Amino acid sequence: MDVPDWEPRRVAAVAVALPDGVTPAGTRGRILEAALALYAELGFYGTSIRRIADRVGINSATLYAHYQSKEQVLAELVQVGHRELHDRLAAAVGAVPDADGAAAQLAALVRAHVGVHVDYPLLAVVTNSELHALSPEHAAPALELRAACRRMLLDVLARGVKDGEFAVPDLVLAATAIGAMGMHVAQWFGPDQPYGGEQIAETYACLALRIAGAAAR
Amino acid sequence: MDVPDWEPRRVAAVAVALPDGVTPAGTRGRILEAALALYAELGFYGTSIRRIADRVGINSATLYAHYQSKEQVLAELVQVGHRELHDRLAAAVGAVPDADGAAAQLAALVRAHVGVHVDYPLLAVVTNSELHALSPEHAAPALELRAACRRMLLDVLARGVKDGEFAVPDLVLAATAIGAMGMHVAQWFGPDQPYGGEQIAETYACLALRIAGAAAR
DNA sequence: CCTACCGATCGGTAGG
DNA sequence: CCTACCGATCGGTAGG
Repeated sequence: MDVPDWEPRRVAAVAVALPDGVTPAGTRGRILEAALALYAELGFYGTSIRRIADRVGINSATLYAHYQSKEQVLAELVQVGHRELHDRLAAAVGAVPDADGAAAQLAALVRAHVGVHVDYPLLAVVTNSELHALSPEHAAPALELRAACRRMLLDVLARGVKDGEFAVPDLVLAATAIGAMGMHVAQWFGPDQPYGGEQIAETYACLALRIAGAAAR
Repeated sequence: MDVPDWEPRRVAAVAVALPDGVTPAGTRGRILEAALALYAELGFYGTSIRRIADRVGINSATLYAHYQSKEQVLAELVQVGHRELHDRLAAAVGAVPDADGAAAQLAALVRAHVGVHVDYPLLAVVTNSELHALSPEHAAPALELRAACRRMLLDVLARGVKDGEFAVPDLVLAATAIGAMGMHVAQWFGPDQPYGGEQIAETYACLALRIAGAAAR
């Protein structure tokens, strides 16, 4: 792979981080973190196993003592990313009683969605932009989690419409637009811009409520 | 480059198309279109010059009779994509007199933004997702056009706020969210889904007005 | 527009 | 965890 000598910047310069408790111990974990940084920056095809190994400080052949293939390293990252997103969305919407209304649930959902993308921007970029490099078998579990995330958002929107809290021109397009807003944050969030994660989450929750046509502002 | 035998789907199966009048004549144009399809589907690093040449029906060495490098083919696509976006946004906002108000201008801007992404989804994906593979010199002209597009949106939003037509929690975040919505359309728009381009454009214009806090719905 | 070819690098394996 | 190596493929060039 020809690696350019100028540094392409596909993501902001943020710390390499994985969610608590999911980084494997020892070298396997360090390989995963090195791959995370490189896949995010250069893409799966733009990253060689030798470059990953260099970053860890091991020989490239040693990588195969920990992972079956370059693709399996990506598969683990994509799975971790989707799992984290799913669990945090589920926890967010589950923490708001139905009695509080769809607006409160939508706000919680969007705050959590943005939260994942500002807490783990590298992971989010890899999860969203490199999933296509996985074989269908490797991609399938992540696609299921993604569908579940989508359903949570659609369900809250549909409930709000049914209850008269929301009014949207189209349910699916509104959900798609809200999802797009949040995913995009991972591409520019970083220490080189003036917004904090909380502020973005709060603002985007407000914008999502507007998209939903919620009466309250 | 190891090309997978399962077909990764990074974009919907849409026709390969470039804006009117920008496709070079003859083989040079066919190379550009072949590269467009492959860069969109597999990414710049995932695409070999041999695969581009195969699609055109020429020997890979012949590619260099028409372009200086693989990167220069990408540079031309990225430039065309940004140029088309910029010109259509400028035409859209220019066609609405100031007297009609910021809401009318914002709606026109978003309709045009979505329009480009549904008319040329492959070009939009390459333009947005592969720009990082260009050297700074090759990327610079496109980045200028991108900044100009952003300014158009920010200006319309700012004017609406000043005139009391709009009310946003944060100008930059509102513009970023509106931009993200539109860009994302290129990733799923295609013949395999039920929405037409006009319908998406109209709906997204409505959602953008809501984000802007426009009084009218 | 092609044949023939360059050195470099690719993902991955054998064997220890 | 490393040395040594595999065949394949990479972007690009020489020469016609």
